Amino acid sequence: MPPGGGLRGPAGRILRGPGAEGAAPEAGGGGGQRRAGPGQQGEGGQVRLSVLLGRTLRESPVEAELPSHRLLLRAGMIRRVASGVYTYLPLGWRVLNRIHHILRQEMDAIGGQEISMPVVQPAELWQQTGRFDEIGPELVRFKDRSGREMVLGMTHEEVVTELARSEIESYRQLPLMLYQIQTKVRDDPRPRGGLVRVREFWMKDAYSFHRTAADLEAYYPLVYQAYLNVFRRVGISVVPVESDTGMMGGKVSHEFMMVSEFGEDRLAICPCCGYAANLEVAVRGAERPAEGLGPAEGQPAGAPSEGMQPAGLPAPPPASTAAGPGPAQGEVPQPQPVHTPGAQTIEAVTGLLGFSPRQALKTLVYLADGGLVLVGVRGDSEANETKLRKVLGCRELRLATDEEAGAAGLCPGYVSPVGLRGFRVVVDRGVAQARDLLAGANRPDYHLLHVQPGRDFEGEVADVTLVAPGDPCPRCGAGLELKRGIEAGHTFQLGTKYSEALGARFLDADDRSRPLVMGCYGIGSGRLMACIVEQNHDENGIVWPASVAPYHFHLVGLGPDPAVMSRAEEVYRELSGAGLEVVYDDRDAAPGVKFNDADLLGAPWRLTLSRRTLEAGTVEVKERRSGRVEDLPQAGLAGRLAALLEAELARYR
RNA sequence: CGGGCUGUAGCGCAGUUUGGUUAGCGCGCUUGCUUCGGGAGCAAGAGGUCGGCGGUUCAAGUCCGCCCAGCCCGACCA
Repeated sequence: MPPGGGLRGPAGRILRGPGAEGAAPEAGGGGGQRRAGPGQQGEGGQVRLSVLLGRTLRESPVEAELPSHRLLLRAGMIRRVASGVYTYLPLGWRVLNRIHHILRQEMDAIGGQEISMPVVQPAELWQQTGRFDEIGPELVRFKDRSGREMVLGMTHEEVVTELARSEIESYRQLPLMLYQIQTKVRDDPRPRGGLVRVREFWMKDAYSFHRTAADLEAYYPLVYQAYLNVFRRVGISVVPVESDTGMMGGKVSHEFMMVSEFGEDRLAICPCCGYAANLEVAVRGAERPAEGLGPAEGQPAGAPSEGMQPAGLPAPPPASTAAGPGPAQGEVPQPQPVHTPGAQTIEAVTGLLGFSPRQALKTLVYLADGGLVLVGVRGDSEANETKLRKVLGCRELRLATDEEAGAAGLCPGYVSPVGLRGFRVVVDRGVAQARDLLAGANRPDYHLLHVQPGRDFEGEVADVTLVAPGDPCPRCGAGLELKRGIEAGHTFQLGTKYSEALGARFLDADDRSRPLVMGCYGIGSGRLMACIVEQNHDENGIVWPASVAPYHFHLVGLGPDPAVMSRAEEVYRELSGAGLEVVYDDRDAAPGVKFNDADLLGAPWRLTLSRRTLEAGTVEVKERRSGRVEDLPQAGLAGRLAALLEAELARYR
């Protein structure tokens, strides 16, 4: 833009350059370059709604289901470009930058140094760590013009470790914390939920390097706390949970989950002691001995109801079983076949015989990397495939079809490990500890009574059960609750997986070369923006926490009265000149339209100028979150608002 | 990748079952006038390869085939 010149706006309006109004140019807030806003929170700046790109929508597009998705679209903060690919419009981009600003502050506070690594990376690095082959089509691969294999970074362990390999030589350089904020690409099979799950996304990722595992463990809580700080400062509450390490590898890992009915992850949470874990890794506490697999309460196994007992059924379990199991209860009788025609499910067979599902052995037939595996869990439980995958050490895992099981000589619906040879068998801990079970007989229409794990079959014992609501907490024994959550952040103690694979070693004080011990830590900032909206909205729109609001004040001039509008104009310049961030609705629109848009856009305060306030020499100030309204004198307004803002921002520091 | 659903104007939808003039409605958009404290009124307008390709037919938004895209559930996945 030529100095002092003008740029013709969309409505034929002349957009004046810097200096014409306040310190920053219009409509851009300084292009995101200014860092000296109030409270050092962002870029400062101001904008007229009449020129702002990003029309508000009265109706939301059908594809939007989540409140955050709907509101971000309706407010003109984001627009979809392709499935799981979004453009951030000016308001959304400002919010994202606010989030990034907070992330930078918190990362800097724990010694982080910001860098920027490329999205385009040589496949060679990924081949060296093995992830090029391990990871499926989610990793975008392509060849450059000379035929060299490349990938698009879905995360940056390889690149950062390569950097560490070349830059870190001595233990004197440790510990080191590096972080970056940029986009990642994952060709997700199923993007959804607007910004919650996308294929190209903004992320703050950080990597720490240490001399020893103990050093990493000592540093880890700092990051953990920094993460809690971030979530508090952007205005959402999260629960840290123990989690699976997935494709990252490593040992210790925590996810920071925002509880939400729209969450994709399931969590086990103890309401008493605070135990919280992703269902993928959640464990249930030990059963009290009295809770062995005895008869169901109020339904003695020895006395199935008359109507349910098929003709010709062998004698029901003897009284010794019904009396209640336990080590001191004597011998479990030898297995005894029982005719159970058509009863191919736990529900059917236990119903038929009058047992509780808890008394049955559920044997699942899995296909693990092509080989059949029998997995025994309690009849009232589900298998946890994440745990199972780990126990088996396999990559691909799925239930075998009836055809596949049948082809291997198994009898679908009546399978159990009893009397079978040549199959790998995994038995859940809960089953191994049980006694006197009902199990499949491995022939059609028959089950076995009095099956005793350890005596009648054997297998690798491991925890492979999916925790269910009400299961005992592993720490305190109280009943666990199940909730859904959106993963807002994830921290890992990686160890030496990447440094060893890439030869990132340092010379220790004892003159020996050792691999760097690493941690990695991510927060999806775009997803975080969605999370903030999920937890901060009402039926009228977004309610931005002041710490991340695109603008702090939403000024409405109720036209068309020229006196009111020129007063509004005056206030706009005054506040802008004072360095306050204000979006000014200068459009020629009905009051209802302006108010509704103000609610939708979600600035913490709405300022209204009208005939009434004109006569009184005041400005109406409405707090978005509470709806509280107050008239402030126009004289000294900027100072009062600055104080209001400062007090509010203090809550997020 | 499996199951279900949907593609008609920027957004939300009707029309497709039973083929038949020039494809409609609401919101939004443009122009003018009026209105002005919670999504205003009147008038005049602009805007469409009916997702794409092929087929059937005198005639296809409508029937048939193939393909593409999007959403939901599952699988997978930070």
